[in-house]
Amino acid sequence: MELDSYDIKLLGLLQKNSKTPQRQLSEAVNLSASAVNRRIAQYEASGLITATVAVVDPVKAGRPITLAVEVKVESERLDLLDEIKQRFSACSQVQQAYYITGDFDFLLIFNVQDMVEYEKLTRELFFSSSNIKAFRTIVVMQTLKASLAVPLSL
Amino acid sequence: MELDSYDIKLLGLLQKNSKTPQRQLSEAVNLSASAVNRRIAQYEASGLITATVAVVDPVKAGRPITLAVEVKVESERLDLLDEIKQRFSACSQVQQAYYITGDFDFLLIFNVQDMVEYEKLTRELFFSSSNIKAFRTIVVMQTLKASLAVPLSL
DNA sequence: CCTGAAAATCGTGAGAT
DNA sequence: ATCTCACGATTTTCAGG
Repeated sequence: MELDSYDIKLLGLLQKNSKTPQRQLSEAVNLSASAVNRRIAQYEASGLITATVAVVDPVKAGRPITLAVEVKVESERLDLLDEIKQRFSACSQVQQAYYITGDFDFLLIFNVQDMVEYEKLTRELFFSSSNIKAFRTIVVMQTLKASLAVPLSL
Repeated sequence: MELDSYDIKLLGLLQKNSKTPQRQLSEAVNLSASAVNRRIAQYEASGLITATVAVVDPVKAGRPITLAVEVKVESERLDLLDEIKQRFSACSQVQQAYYITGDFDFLLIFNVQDMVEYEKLTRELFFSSSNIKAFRTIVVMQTLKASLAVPLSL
């Protein structure tokens, strides 16, 4: 999967605004509209572009609280780890879940309406499992930047 | 900005796949295509939907390394904080930047090609500023989930 | 692989309920 | 607020280079 300079420009534009008309994209990169169309179709077919989604403002949607949570497990037995990964991934309030190195084993990013909702979640996700040794909640005071954009160049 | 059950369903669908034709959305929520069109236009005009973007697979794009970094500042003077916030936000390798409570002041999520790139970034972002007291790098071994979807219900 | 034009699909706005 | 219908724009396909 080699990316040429057209791909890099197109993916950059699509990561900013995927609603840009292909005709306009074609002007921006000096290609025909159908060439742009073919390339985009291929990004999607190959899984390079995994999805195209609307980004919703959490505050305007009435869910203003973001939390980062570090989680430490008791046992690293593979089957137990998999069960926990599954649980974290399946939780809709978990926006991001990372399996990490260091003192803790997981880093989770939550979006919730209020701390009451978070308190309920901690019970479901952490206390109901005997395999969670500890977790540390970090309150986000301000989100400076939130994107999934992969920086591409050259 | 009150969301009714149509809004919640539509936003849920759009956060999963914004390329879904409005005609198909209209069938899913039992509304006409033009009603769907009008609602979507309003989400965008009001800023509820801030953008619609293509999500790129970092691994397939040749940038497989994700890092979480906790940063502690020396001084919390407002002008110095603002300068740092600006710097973090402007960095294209920083996917997410949170100003947080706790021992550290910032939590950053990086995407890089390799550790060489990250090492360069630490110099530019952390060592070149006299106001960074410490930072701790957490290597992500596995990304279980990565989205910006805001969970909506009721 | 590209271009350019034709064909199919989609988004959009007007008018009516 | 909503729907239907018609128009214009966009996406998609296909022939030819």
